[in-house]
Amino acid sequence: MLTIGSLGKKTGTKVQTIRYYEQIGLMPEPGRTEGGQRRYGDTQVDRLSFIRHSRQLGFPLEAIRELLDLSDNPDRSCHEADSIARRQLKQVELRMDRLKALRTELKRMIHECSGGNTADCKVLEVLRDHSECLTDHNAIGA
Amino acid sequence: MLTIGSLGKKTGTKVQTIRYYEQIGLMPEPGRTEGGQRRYGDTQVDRLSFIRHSRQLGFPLEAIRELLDLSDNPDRSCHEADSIARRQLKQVELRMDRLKALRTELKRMIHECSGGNTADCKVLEVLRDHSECLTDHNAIGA
DNA sequence: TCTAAATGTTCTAGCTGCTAGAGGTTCAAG
DNA sequence: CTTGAACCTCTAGCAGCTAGAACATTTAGA
Repeated sequence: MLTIGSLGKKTGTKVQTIRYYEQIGLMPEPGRTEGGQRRYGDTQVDRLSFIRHSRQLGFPLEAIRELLDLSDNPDRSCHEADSIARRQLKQVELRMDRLKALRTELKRMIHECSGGNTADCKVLEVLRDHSECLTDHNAIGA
Repeated sequence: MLTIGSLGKKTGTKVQTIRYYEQIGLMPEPGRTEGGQRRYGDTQVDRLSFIRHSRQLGFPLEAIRELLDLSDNPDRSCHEADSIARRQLKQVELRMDRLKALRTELKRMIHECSGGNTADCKVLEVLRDHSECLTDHNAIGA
C-alpha cells in the first residue's frame, strides 16, 4: 500500500492534485490508516495514471470522467470513447489553426519593427490598428 | 460620449469585461454622469481596442499593461515592445509544438481503434498505457 | 409629464485545474 | 522516546473573465 506521496511520485502528480481529484470524485476515496492517512493500492495507481496520461493529451477533466466510466464498463461500445477522442482532436486542430495565425502576425510585426522609439514602433502600431493585420487571428478562448 | 454598452459593442467587448479591466487598472476610471453611469470618449475607445487586439494575439494582461505603458511614452525605446512581442511569439511556438505532438498521438489512437467494445478499445488502451505512445506529448501547462 | 423598457450600477460567486499556505497530526527511523 | 518528514483539513489564490441578484438611471413613446 502506498502513501499519497509515493503515489504522487509514481504517477508524476502533486499530492494536492491527487486530493483535488478525490474531492471532485475523479479518484475514489481510498482506505485510511488508523491515524487517518490515505493508503493506495494498484487499482488506484492505474486509475491515476490513466487520468494523468489523459491530461497530458489535453483531455478536460469532464471528458476524462466519461472515459474512466467507459473503461470501467468493458462491455459497452467503443464508439463513445472514439467520439470523445475525435472531439479532442478537433479541439487541438482548432487551437493549432488559431496559433498558426497568431504566429504569422507576430512574426510580421516583429520583422517590420525597425527599432527606433515607441512613437513609430511597428509592434505598437499593429496593436493599435487591427486593420493592419493580414490574418484572422483570435486567441481569445483558445 | 459613449455608454459602457456602446463602447462594448464598438470594441467587441462584454460590459462586464470592461468593468473588470477598470477594476484591475488596465482601463482608467472614466467620467460619470450625475446618476453615476460611466461615459467614455475616443481615447478610451482606442485604449480598449488596443487591449482587445492584444488579447486576440494572445498577450497576457500583464504584458498588455507593459505595452500600454510603452505606448503612453512615445519617447521610450521600441526595444521593450519588441522583446515582449518576441516572448509572446516564443510562447505561441512552444504551444504549437505541444499541440502538434498531441495531434499525432490522438490521430494514431483514433485510427487504430477498430470499434468493438471498450474491453479492447485502442483509445482506452493507449490512455491506460503511456508506453504505447510514440511522441513526447504534454499538454499540461500548455 | 408619466411610464415602461432598456440599460446602467455594485457586489458576490463561479468557471478550469490546479497550487500554496496555515496550523496541526501521524508515522517511521534511530 | 524523540525527532523530522510526511501527512491531515481548510481556506484562499492564480488567469481572465462570466453570470446573477437586487437595485438605479436613462431614454423614448404616449
